[in-house]
Amino acid sequence: MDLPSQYNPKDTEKKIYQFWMKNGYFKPEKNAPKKSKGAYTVVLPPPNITGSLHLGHALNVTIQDALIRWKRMQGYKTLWVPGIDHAAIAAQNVVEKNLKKEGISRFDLGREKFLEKVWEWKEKYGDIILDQFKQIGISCDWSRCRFTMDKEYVKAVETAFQYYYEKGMIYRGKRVVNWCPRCQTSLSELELAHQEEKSNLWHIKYPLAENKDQYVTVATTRPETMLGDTAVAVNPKDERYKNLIGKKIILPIVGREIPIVADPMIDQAFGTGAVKVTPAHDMTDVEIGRRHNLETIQVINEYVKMNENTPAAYQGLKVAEARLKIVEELTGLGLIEKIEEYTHQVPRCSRCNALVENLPSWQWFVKMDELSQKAIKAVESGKIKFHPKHWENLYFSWLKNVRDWCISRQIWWGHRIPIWFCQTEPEKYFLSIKPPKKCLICKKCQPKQSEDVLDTWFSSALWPFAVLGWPNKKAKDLKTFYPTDSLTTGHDIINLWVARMIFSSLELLNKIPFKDVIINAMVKTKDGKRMSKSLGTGIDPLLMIEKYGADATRFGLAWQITELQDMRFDEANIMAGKKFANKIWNAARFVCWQLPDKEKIDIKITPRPKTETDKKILADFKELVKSTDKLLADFEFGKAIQDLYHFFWHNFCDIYLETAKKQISESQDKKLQANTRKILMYVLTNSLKLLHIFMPFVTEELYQVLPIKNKKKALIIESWPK
RNA sequence: GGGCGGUUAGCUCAGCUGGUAGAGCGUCUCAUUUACACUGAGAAGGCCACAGGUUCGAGUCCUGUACCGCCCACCA
Repeated sequence: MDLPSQYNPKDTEKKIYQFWMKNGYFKPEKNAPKKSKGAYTVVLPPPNITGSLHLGHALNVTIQDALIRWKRMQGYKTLWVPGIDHAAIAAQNVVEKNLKKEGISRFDLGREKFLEKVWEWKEKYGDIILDQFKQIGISCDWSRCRFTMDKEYVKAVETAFQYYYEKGMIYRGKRVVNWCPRCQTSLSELELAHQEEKSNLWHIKYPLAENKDQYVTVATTRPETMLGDTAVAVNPKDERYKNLIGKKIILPIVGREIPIVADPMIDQAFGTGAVKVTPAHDMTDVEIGRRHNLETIQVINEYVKMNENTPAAYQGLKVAEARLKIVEELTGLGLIEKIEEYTHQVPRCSRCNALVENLPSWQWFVKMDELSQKAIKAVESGKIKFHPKHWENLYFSWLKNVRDWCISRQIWWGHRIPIWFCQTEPEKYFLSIKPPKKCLICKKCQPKQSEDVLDTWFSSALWPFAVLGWPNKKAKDLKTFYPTDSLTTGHDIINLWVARMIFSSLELLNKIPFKDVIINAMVKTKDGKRMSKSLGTGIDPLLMIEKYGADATRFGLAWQITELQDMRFDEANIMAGKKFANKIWNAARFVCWQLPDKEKIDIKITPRPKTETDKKILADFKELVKSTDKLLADFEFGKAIQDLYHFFWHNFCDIYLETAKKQISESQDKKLQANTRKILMYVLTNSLKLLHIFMPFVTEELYQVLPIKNKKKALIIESWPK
């Protein structure tokens, strides 16, 4: 046959991908031998509907595809389930931003109309990112593609909610939560991004009730919250304040009498050692308040303005304005002792970067004590392993100190909480998955459903089993493919997502969701900067595919995989991948030329070596198969592809091919000639199998044209060499 | 404040249980148009962040320091 002297990825990739799809090789029903070795399952971490492809995705799916293709060729019944996440807050924000351009807010539209807009957006953009994944060549079973808000998935979410609710693990409570004033919703602590901010530490004198000339000086970064102070706390061991404990203070401006309490949580060394306690607006103060039965006075509302519990002059002021006014007023009263410059971390919304406020609010929570214990045990016992192992530290440290999970969000896009409130007795409520015909409390009123939706991670926590058919216990996929085998993801969502999948599965199915968690490195720029669109430092993998081909892109990424936390992306590796694809192409072209017309060679039979060089290459290849299997089993993808590269380029091309030329053209020995051809074909074709998992397109294309005896229809379903 | 990564050739990175440093890319020299110039052969290039310690011997183990990065945290 006539192959051009250069491999052309563009022509090949589309054609080959369609060929695989058409033949259903990505489906487990069609890709396994009759006697399969069992199932091997992976679920794709579902990208957001707001997302566009970045190099992190490309790296992530390259790993998963290598594993899936390896297992598939080994004779496992492989399933890789793709899908998309509805990404509640993130998606809602994007649509809101678009509306804003037209000068419309979501409140102008109303809930139903707004949701229609989000659905429109989802229909339009939801599949784009998955189409991009296809260009990388990943072998997901697209017929099983799922969305976290499709009908069956909603059922899984409702079932999980009902389960927790009926077991008493979900409760409603007025708690101090992280509140994003921009998104107008509560956030979990994992959805915060702390940012350093230069501010001041104000030292404020609080006069004693019994003698107004005596003061206790408190140090605070948030003077405006003093309007909600209900105590001053000091450390019980603090000699400076010992005799003041139990005495009263008159809160300046407000005039309220508040106690001085002793709490071991107070650090004597910080500030003045005396702390104002605002149980409504500070997470620490909540604890202190609880221990000392302090009143909670909310002074900031959800629009971060001072509310009706503050003096008239403050009501309606924004927090920042109130701060200035308070400091001014205190200065006038001579109550500011000093102002220190102070740099500290302030919480911001990880979605919109707005300053997050702590305020009391009615929310729904999942009790975490039992769940976290289960999740901890599963990893401690080794049933679930992280790779690299050190990431287990991060997992444990979160779970061991975890707070109850706030699962309600005050947004519209998401799974609405299936709780209905009685209108006669508005404090009472009941669970109902379907709209109830009548109120189960008073039997008379038309109950109203909770306005809240669930945290997006509540639904993605169910991902590995929900996509396989849970809660339908008879679901065939669930039986065949669950628990899944490996999960590949980034370290940024170990607790947001991985931990929650683990305890959800343990609680709801009494099974682990996967055995191995592969944490891939964060892809950074060559200078070690974060890749981001807004900074202009992002690199679009599609551009790499356009320039060098999908195989080259995968090669370049896989080449750089190590156990490091970050990886500095170097385009040179992708260029090397392109060269390598071409090298493979030409090696195959050369081998074809050596073969007489119409001769097909059986590659299943290992040829016998006749020369030292023959012996060496066959032994090296055998060793390569063995070590590649070991490396893949240990998830050492970078080393695996580097070894394959080295073998193919140097051992096979530089040495064996050159020797083979002599053994064929310079020798008169017909048997030697024929045997050399066999070895050429044997090593070449079997190398293509090994390389296929990283570079699927070029290897498949060549497999299709090589003269192989008893050839299968495709390399993707060929058997892995032994 | 705590924890976790990292610091090895110009660049991106390997170096497992300790024995005088490796790969890819880049650079230089030569070869060749005979599978591939997206080629072949070869070469140069590193007091392995720093300071101590253990050892016959340390990039590799221990202690500490510095710098870079990430994460967690109730110093208000």
